[in-house]
Amino acid sequence: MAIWRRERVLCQPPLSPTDGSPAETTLLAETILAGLNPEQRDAVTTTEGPLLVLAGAGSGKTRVLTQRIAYLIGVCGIAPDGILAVTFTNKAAGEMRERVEKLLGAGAAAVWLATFHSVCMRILRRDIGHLGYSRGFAIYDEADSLGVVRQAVARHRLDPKIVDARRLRWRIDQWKNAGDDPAAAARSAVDTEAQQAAEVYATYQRLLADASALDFGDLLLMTVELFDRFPEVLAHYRRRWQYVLVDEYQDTNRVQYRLVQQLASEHRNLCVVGDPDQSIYAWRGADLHNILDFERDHPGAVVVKLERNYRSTQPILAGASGVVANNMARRRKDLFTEREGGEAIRGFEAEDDRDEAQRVVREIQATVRDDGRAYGDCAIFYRTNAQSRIFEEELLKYDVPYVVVGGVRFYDRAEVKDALAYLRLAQNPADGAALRRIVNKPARGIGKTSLERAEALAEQHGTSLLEGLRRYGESEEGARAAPRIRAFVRMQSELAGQLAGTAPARAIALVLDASGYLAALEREGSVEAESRIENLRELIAAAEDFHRANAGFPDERGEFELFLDQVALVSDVDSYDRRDDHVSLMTVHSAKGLEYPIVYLVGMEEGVFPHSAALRDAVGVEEERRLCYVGMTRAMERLTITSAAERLRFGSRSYGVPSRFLAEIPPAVVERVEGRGRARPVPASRGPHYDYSYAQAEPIGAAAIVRGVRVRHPHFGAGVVISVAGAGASQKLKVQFDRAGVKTLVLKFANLELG
DNA sequence: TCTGTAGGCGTTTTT
DNA sequence: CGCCTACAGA
Repeated sequence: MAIWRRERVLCQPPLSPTDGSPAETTLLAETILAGLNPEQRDAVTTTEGPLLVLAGAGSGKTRVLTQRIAYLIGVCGIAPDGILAVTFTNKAAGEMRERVEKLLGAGAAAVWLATFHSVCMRILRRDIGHLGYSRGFAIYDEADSLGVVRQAVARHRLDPKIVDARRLRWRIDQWKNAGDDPAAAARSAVDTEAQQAAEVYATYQRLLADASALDFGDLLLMTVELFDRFPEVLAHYRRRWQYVLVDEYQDTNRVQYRLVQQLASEHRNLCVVGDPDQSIYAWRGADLHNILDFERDHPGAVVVKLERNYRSTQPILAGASGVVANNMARRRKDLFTEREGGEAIRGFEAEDDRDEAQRVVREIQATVRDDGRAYGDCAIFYRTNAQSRIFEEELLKYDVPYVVVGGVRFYDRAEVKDALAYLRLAQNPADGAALRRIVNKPARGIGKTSLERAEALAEQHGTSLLEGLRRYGESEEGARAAPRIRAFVRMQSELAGQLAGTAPARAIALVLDASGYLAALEREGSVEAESRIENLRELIAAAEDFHRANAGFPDERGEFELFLDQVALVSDVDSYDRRDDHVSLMTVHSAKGLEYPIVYLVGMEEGVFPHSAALRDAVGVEEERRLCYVGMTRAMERLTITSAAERLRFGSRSYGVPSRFLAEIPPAVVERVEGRGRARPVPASRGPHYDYSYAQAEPIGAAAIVRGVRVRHPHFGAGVVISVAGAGASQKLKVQFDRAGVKTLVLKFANLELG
């Protein structure tokens, strides 16, 4: 929650941390650059023009970004509000802000340091009027958005049993990530199904507009559109942000790329930091080309490589590098560490998932007891959220403190969403998703039929759902439910009046009381209802926290509107607090950017990790491999990798084969352990620079592929190359497969082996 | 309109 | 296995 505090952009006079005298500036420069290696210094001091920082895992990336911001302000004298730094998570933004403030004091608060989504939201809150939208727009989360897709499907009279709304939503999301509006989607449609999807997309957008709502993708897309269509608006932001920094650039999608281009193409002071090997969000539309083609897109770009790893011991880094070296679509990188020696990576195969969890938990206990480690030093990473349960059970059984990071967000709990929906509806009466959510919570006799009629009326008159409901309540046919509907509508408008200008905590309390929501829960009296009430108390506490953080910073927008904005864009990982002593459980995706002395990477079986859904093509497998790399490189001192011979999936037993990634770890740095025991140390006597590529089949280079060569494809099997076109990794080949026939493949993605 | 239950379905990863 | 949805009965 502390995040909110930092999220505020304060209007303050530009900070001047020095008196401007050369001596003092030099002193400050020295402080900022102290302890940086030469490459890191380059990355910090190359302030003008495009700069690509290729930062390997654990190479001090965050440090470079923060020192760079400090350098721009403290040494170059740039006003803090002239700097825009974009990250992917609020957590990363918060961490960075903390560190900049440590260097420069509170004045650094004026730096725009936020996530893409939050930056866009603020821009749109100010300027979306140009696009004909209300500035009071609602932000729809995934569940709200899914509801709208279902509505759109219904409008097209499509059979919901045949058309999968979830898949459609995903598809629309992909379009948005690629920057395609419904018209573009329709143009690109190759079959009737795609055509139909594009039509639903169009309806979906119309319904969103009717509800005056934006989904996550819209936040980005509409900002880009705004800048495209209104150059004078863009000019304002360009003038404002003379320096643009982007973190985790390898995870940007096409729309984010365009946004960055728009903001930076004039002054060209663009610094992007990333690591292609840690790109793990292609499924969400991230486009590796953004980082791979940076030099081509930005002529004269300076490239700095950070290859010294400060985090992990040599065996861990060697193991992780060995795995990722198997990817073909990859820029070569030679990470090295000075933490020579250290324990070998340990691996064991458990009998089943229960045994796996038990052994991990017992080991953690033993480590804490015998080695003087803290629970907080230990983390368990898994591929899918569903895997957390069995570990939780075992941790509970042995009384080990733990925290699950991610999973169900606090703000995704039903009761919390209900309470917030009342606020949303008060703020934006057009918000149909919010209305649907609470119209009959607590039960007040306004059911499905009433809502259907209301929707029909709304459509017919071109009004909001709430207005449709009001009409229905006053019409004659609504006789049965009419009094109840009228009471609801009256309550809603009274609430809207009362809530304007009210502090969020009070607003929530008011709503819970006036709606009878709290009373209904209290009446229920079950343990579950108790815990719901407890969560609502926590929500009010969070709102109070927000109020305190914002005290003294008046904004033209109501405070609870700002509160809703924050809530819409925080994830669970953001509020995750590491201070308490507990074992951390999370997906490998959530683990990105974190580090732990002791890491357990569990469930390393084919179909689990790599996940079966990713096995369709080589591109999917490569992303899984990068994910594995991310997981392994989180470990500082001890890494244990486990698999289970059989596990319960979907309630039935399935048998697992150890993950292919295990075989890709150089054997010299792994040790299989049976039972508990310390891993043998790996001697540090391998020379100053360990050769991470040894024991590693080099990926097939373009040179190896000529006509007539026999190759093996992971999916199509063995075959022979019959023609080669183009050059480099992007060259295309025709391969005659022994069984699958002739296929045209792109070398870099085809994952071919010789032979 | 509400409540209970049976059946179907699904799990990748998330701002 | 557990969640969510659809449907039947009151």
